[in-house]
Amino acid sequence: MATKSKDVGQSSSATPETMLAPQTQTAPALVLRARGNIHSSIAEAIGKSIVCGEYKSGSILPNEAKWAKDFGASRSAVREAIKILMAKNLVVSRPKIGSRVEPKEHWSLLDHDVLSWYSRSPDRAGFQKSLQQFRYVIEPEAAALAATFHTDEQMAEISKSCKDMATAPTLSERTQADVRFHMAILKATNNELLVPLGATIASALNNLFVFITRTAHDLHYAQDLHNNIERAIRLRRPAAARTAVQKLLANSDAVIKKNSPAL
Amino acid sequence: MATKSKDVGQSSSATPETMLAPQTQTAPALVLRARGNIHSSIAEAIGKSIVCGEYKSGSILPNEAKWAKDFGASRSAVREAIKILMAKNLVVSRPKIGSRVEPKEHWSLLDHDVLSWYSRSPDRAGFQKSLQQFRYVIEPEAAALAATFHTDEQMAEISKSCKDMATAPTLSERTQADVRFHMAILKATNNELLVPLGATIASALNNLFVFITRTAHDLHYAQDLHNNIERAIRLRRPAAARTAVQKLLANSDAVIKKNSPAL
DNA sequence: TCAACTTATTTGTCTGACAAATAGTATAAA
DNA sequence: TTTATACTATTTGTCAGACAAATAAGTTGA
Repeated sequence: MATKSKDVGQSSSATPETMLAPQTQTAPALVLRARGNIHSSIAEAIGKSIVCGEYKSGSILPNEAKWAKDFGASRSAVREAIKILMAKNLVVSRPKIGSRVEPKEHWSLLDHDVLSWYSRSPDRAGFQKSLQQFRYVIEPEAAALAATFHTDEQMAEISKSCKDMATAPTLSERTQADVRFHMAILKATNNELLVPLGATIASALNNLFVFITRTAHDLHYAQDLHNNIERAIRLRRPAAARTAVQKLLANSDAVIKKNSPAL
Repeated sequence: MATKSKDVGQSSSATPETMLAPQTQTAPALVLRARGNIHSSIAEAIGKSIVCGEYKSGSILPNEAKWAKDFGASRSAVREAIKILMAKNLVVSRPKIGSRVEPKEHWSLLDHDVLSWYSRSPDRAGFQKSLQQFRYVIEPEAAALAATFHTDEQMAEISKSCKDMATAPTLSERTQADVRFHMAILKATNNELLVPLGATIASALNNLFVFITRTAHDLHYAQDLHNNIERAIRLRRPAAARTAVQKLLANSDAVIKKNSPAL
């Protein structure tokens, strides 16, 4: 009884690579990312195709049975996937109707998954613009709050990530420290509603870094701007912190414009 | 064959009110809100108990079979409910471990459902404070953006809801117009990432109105403040719009403090 | 013309089974 | 005694098939 391995009935599932024999007639039409659970993969696949505009708002998705056939999965797996999409307000389901794509303004765009799917959307440029504008709304005021409310521990994290930026040996490490810096400021606001926006800001930054190649001079100047923010927060000067962040953002804009004038 | 009504096997489900006969031994320990689907109700029940701190971050929830027994539902229903909670980053599930409650900073607090559950949490006061602070971050800058980018149609909606506030016959209708006014401003930013924050702001406002009883004098002054915002946006004066919103928020703070000095 | 009924389709729910992952325990080896 | 290995038990993950409930659309009757 070492290995039970009944191995019957369960259809032997996918074995994604070695799909040599087309079995009966159920050759999966859509292939899933092997990583993770099946329902997660299905949710990602459907979610991406929705936010990328493959299914228009208000239109009806294929029914669960169709998805199940296409993915070579069970209806249960598809249903759990769709429940995930419902939770993120991408679709609503009703009996006899099916699952309808919600209007874009209902989507939980600030959700980490939705945002990452959306960032692969056709209109990357517009998305990037919205993200940068979003930073202008959030970050200056967040820095001001951080200057007022930060704890010693939170300040230490801000200072450390700022110093890590300056001393990072590789560009990749510098980038990571940069993200940590901005997240640390958000956390230092001690406002539980602002912290979740960190995921959005982080996404914005990561998208940014893809676009940008900086010169040594750029990097040095950007570091100065970061140092100014760190100092203003440390000295508990909200107005100065706000202004310093605005300067950094303006610099980001300038660098973006220089690197991709199309925007 | 008019009505099939096999009526066997399916356990005849809940019949929530008239649960007279304890059947066999499966008397549901937890009663669900009758409204809506079973999985939604379960998600709400579990979600609420998580955000209200009944299950601490990092702890393991009862397993699916236990929930199913407690709710008198099937494991499928429980699983779909938990998928919803996973999508909102309240829990993560792994085989053999179970579903673990995520740390609070992972929660999608800006999600409409999570926010509404959370607003019933024990620390209402702190939550209210965070919300009001959040408005200080978002709304002034949003108004400035709206002043710059609004379309005629969007401006019409802002003006209409502002006028509706002034002429509303009942307090309830005034409140609704008030919410519409702030949502309209967010929409008029034409920033797709700011619009989802509307749900959060709306929740803040609704929580606010519960706390507050206004005098006629208060209402009149508040109306003036709203009119100022409307005018600044209409005349495309971003700085004036920003300042006008800040004044309104300061007034909100004052009224809150007057009505419940405990805060 | 319009209302009531019927039908077909789709999601919602239940049941029961097996697969996969893995923490904890027991066992064997060094 | 300590460490590595194998086993076991538990829990989520997935599958299959059935029936319930809701309802859009078509059909019939007044």
